Amino acid sequence: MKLTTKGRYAVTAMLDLALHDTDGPITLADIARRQDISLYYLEQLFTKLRKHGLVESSRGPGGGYRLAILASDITVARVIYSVDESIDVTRCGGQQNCQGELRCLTHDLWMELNRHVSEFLNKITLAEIIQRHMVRQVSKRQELLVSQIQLADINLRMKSSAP
Amino acid sequence: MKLTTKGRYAVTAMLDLALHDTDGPITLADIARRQDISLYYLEQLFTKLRKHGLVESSRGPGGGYRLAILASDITVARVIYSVDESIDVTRCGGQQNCQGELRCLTHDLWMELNRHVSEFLNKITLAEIIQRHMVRQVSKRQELLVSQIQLADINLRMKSSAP
DNA sequence: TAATACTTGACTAAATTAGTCTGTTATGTA
DNA sequence: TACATAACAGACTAATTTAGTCAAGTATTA
Ligand code: FES
Ligand code: FES
Repeated sequence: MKLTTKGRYAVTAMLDLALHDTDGPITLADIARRQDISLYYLEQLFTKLRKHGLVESSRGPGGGYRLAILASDITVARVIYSVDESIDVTRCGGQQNCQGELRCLTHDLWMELNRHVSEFLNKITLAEIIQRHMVRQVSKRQELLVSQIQLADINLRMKSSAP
Repeated sequence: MKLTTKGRYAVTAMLDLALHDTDGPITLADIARRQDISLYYLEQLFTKLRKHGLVESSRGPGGGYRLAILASDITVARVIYSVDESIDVTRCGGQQNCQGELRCLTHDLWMELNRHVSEFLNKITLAEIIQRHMVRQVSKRQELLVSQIQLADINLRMKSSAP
């Protein structure tokens, strides 16, 4: 399985979006702040997520992204797949051609592992994660943190613009 | 999970060794031929496998590697771990410090996936793979192929050394 | 002694990944 | 209309990782 930062960021960002979906369109800048991901990098990811129909966008002031479908219909596997990551662990990508044109000794083993992983990632949705895990607590903390930073930021500006 | 060629080669090579273990010490050159892996690369891997007690070596002519423990005691996870690959899919490596010093939104999700993968890889042993899968057929084919190549090789030498 | 085969550790090239940057287009608000 | 906002597009770079190579050794057997 090729689970890299890209795929993990995508899932993280989608979870953030799902958590704040009721607040109207969410800007990437917000997600970047809360989840500590580069804005530029998020832009790349969301282009792909949009093209795969997971989110929809609106431009201009007040714009941002929203989920295009229900959080309960978005599986983690789908998110990862949308940003071009594969959850395949075989070397051959299912082609059975590791060795010349033939399958290697371990092909069946990795295929079986594939089944296990896929079963898990295809089943679990954003909605479930939000319910099941301690995500809410983490999210709460992030919001607090961000507003503290914003406050500190304002203080800083007031100081620097003072005398 | 960081499952790269290194880990896959290690498992492939160990399976090859397990399959031929009754034939006395097996040279890396043999494994390299059969599994189409660079000899130099195998040397790196087997140094690690030896240090982790999975294989034992004997030098000199007639030397080679043998399994140090029963094939039924060698899990795939252990092989992968021995060559420094981790089967951890979290970004933090279990440290819960993705975000500053705190856990990110997805930590629990990846931990749960870890459990699934580990459960599978810690349970399955080389002995089981050999029994369960079609490995025997593949192995048979490889032996045939190698002996054909060796025959071709001999023919070639006879021709070139002839007139 | 000569050939074999493991041992050690440094080195390199290629590929991938993560991240950055420049500029453009659309849209709401003053 | 002007302006600020925020998505959109795509090229570019730096850093890291991976895969693979190599040279020089040591131990063992025939
Ligand atoms: S993993 Fe599919 S042939 Fe090797
Ligand atoms: S994956 Fe563990 S804190 Fe992010």
